[in-house]
Amino acid sequence: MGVTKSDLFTEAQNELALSAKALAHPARIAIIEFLLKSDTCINGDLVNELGLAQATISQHLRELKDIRIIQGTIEGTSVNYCINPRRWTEIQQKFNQIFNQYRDPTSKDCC
Amino acid sequence: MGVTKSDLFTEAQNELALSAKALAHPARIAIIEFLLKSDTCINGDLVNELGLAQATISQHLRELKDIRIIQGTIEGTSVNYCINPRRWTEIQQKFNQIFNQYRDPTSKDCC
DNA sequence: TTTCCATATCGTGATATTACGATAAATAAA
DNA sequence: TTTATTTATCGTAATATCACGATATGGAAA
Repeated sequence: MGVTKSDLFTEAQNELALSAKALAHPARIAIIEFLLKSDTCINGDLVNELGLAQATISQHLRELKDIRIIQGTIEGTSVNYCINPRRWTEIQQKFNQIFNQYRDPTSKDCC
Repeated sequence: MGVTKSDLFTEAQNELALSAKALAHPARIAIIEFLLKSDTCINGDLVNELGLAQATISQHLRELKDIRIIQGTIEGTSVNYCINPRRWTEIQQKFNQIFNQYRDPTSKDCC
């Protein structure tokens, strides 16, 4: 075992879980935040900004790229990464869907 | 290695990553959604609803309990679980903070 | 061409996660 | 007391994640 039983769950549940997994590491949060305020960046920028090895940053970038949160274009010898705006909005909406099912901020603890 | 270097990141980044990690499994998404529509439930309800073993459900419940998304009260021989409303709102706000840094829905791909 | 530079990928070790059977603990019912 | 019922925890196997050094790739500069 040790493998998630995706077939037991809905498409929406699996997709939200995968989106959450992409955000489930502080380095990837930091990369996204860096991109949100800088528009673009390259691997080397992130190696300086965060204290992780180049190979590790590259691995995190690939995870974000795999789920299409970021995209990159080759610029000479380096790669320019940026947020994929549509995908970012799409993922935000997935999260909002579950968060907005709870709407009463004044409700007390229920159990 | 194999352990996240939390000391490289801000408190907010680490907390958001931990919140995302709690949502990074479809079974836990399913449990939360079940609770959002039913208010409360017991482990046994979830064993019927999802197709996972009782021990597995219990393990997922504990992860959600550890991060305080849910709370439980003993009710005779069973345990009543429910969403922790304040914590749920708090986590929603953590996600909104990063999502709301990107506001232009009409912007085109940047790279 | 040769030498840099930036990035991706490979290989690997350490650790974490997922899943479940078996068992323990604690209350309810017979 | 004995027997169910319900949940938590333990132990464990399979797999995934995290981090990094080493290496490969591909373009730029000398």
